[in-house]
Amino acid sequence: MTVAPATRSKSELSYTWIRSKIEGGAFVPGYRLVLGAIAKELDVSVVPVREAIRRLEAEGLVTFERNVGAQVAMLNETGYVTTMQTLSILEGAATMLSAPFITDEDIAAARAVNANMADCLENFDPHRFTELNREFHSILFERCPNDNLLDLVHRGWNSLNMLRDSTFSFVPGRAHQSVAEHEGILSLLENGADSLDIELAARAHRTRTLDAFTEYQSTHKRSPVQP
Amino acid sequence: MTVAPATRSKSELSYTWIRSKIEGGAFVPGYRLVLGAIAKELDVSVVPVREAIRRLEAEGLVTFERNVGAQVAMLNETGYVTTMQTLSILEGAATMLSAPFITDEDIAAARAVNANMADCLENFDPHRFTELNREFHSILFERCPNDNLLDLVHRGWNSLNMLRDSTFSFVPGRAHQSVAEHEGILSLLENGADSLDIELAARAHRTRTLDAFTEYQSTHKRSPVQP
DNA sequence: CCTCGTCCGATTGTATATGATTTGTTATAC
DNA sequence: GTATAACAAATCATATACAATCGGACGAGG
Repeated sequence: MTVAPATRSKSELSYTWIRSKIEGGAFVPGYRLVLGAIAKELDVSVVPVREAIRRLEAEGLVTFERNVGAQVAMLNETGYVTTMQTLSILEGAATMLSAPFITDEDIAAARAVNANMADCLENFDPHRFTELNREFHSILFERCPNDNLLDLVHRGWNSLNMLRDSTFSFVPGRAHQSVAEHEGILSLLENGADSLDIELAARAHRTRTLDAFTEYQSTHKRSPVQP
Repeated sequence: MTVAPATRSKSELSYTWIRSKIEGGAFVPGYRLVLGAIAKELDVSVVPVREAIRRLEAEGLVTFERNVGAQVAMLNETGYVTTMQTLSILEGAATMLSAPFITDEDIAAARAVNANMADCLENFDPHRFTELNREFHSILFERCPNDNLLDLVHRGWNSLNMLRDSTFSFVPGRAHQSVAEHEGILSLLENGADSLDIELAARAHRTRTLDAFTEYQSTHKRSPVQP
C-alpha cells in the first residue's frame, strides 16, 4: 500500500504559503515577491519557491517577468470588466446546472445567509458582507455536477478577491440591490422555474454589479480598481 | 534602451517544446514525461524542465504526482463530458459577444472553411476536418472583446485536442450534421439575430456533439475515450 | 501458490553555487 | 541642469550534486 509522503513537499508548502498570504490580503496586488526573501522566510531554497510562483502565475494570481521578478497580479479596469463578464457567464451556467439538485434545506440555508447579509448592511460590515456573499453563491453552486465549470468559477472569484469589498464600498446602494436580487434567484429555484430563466437571472445578478461599477466609474472619473 | 533577452529562457524552451509535442500528438495521453530524459534531449538541466511541467500541470495538460512523475493528461469519460459541457457554455458566450463585431468578410471566410469541411467528408479526411472545424470557430470567436473568456475557450480546446478526430471517427454521421449546423449559425449572424438566439445556437451546436457521443456510448457499451 | 518484507534501481526533490540580466547610482561631459 | 556612460548591487536563471522517495524484483515464510 502506498502512503502519502510524511512531509509535504517544500514546493507545495511554498505554494500554499504564498497563496494564503495573497488571499488573506497580506500580499496586496502589486506587492513584489522576491524569491530569495520568501525562501529565507520559509527556510527553504529558492528552487521550490520559484516553482510555486510559476504555478501561481499559471493560475493568474501573480505575474512574472524574466530577470525582473514576480508580483501579485493587479486587475486593471479592463481586467476587472472582463473577469466580471466571464464570471457572469460561468455563474449563470453553474447555477442553472445545479438547480435540479438544490434541496429545500439548501434554499433555507441560502436565505439565512442572505438575511445575515442584510444585517451587515445595517451594521456596515463590508468585509463580512463579502464573505457571506461568497457563501451564498457557494450554496447555489456546490451541487453543480460539472467540477470543471465549478473550478473556473472559483478561479474567477480568486481573481476578484484582490478587490476585496469593492462592490460594497465603491458602488453605494448596490449591496442593497444585491440582497434583493438574491431573493429573486431563490424564489426562481424554489418554484422550479425554467432552467434558462434561472441561468439568465443568475447571470444578470452579476452583470448588474458590473453595470453599477461602470456607471459609477463614468460619473466619478477615477479608478477605484487601481488606486 | 532595454532589449529583450537574446536567448529565450530554457524554462520557456522546455515549456513550448513539451507542449508542442503534446499538441502535435507525439506525446499521447498517458505518455510518461521523465524529467531527466527531457532535460537530456533538450540539453538543459532538470530544473527548467521541472518548471515547465509544473506550468503544464497548472494548465491541465499534464498530471504530476510527487515522486512518481508526470504524464500527459488523460480525459476519462466524465472529464470529456464536463469539458464538452463547459465548452458549450464558453463557446456560446464567446460567439454571442463577438457577434456585433463580425464582418461580412468574416462570414464569407467561415463559409469557405465550412465548404472545405464538407469536402473533407467526401474525401474522408478526419484530421483536416478537425483542423478546419477549429478554424471555423476561431473565425467566429476571434472578435470577442473578452480575452479572458477567449483564453478559457482555448484551454478547453487544448484539453479536447487529446481526443483528436474523436467527433469524426466515433460518432458516424455527426460530422455531416455539424456542417449543417455551422450554416445555421452563420445565417443567424448574417441576419443580425438576437444575441441570446446566437448564443443558444452556438451552445447547442456543441451540446449536440456531446449528446451524439453519449448516445453512441450507450448503444455500443464501450469507451472510445479511454481505449 | 500466495503474502509479506526487504533491497535496489530509477526518478523525483532540494540545496548550493555560479553565471546572466536588470536596475539604480554615481561621475563626468556638455 | 541634463544626458550619457560606467560601475555596483540586487535579483533572477541554471547547472550540478546529493538526499529522499517510490515501484518493482526477489526471496523467505506460510
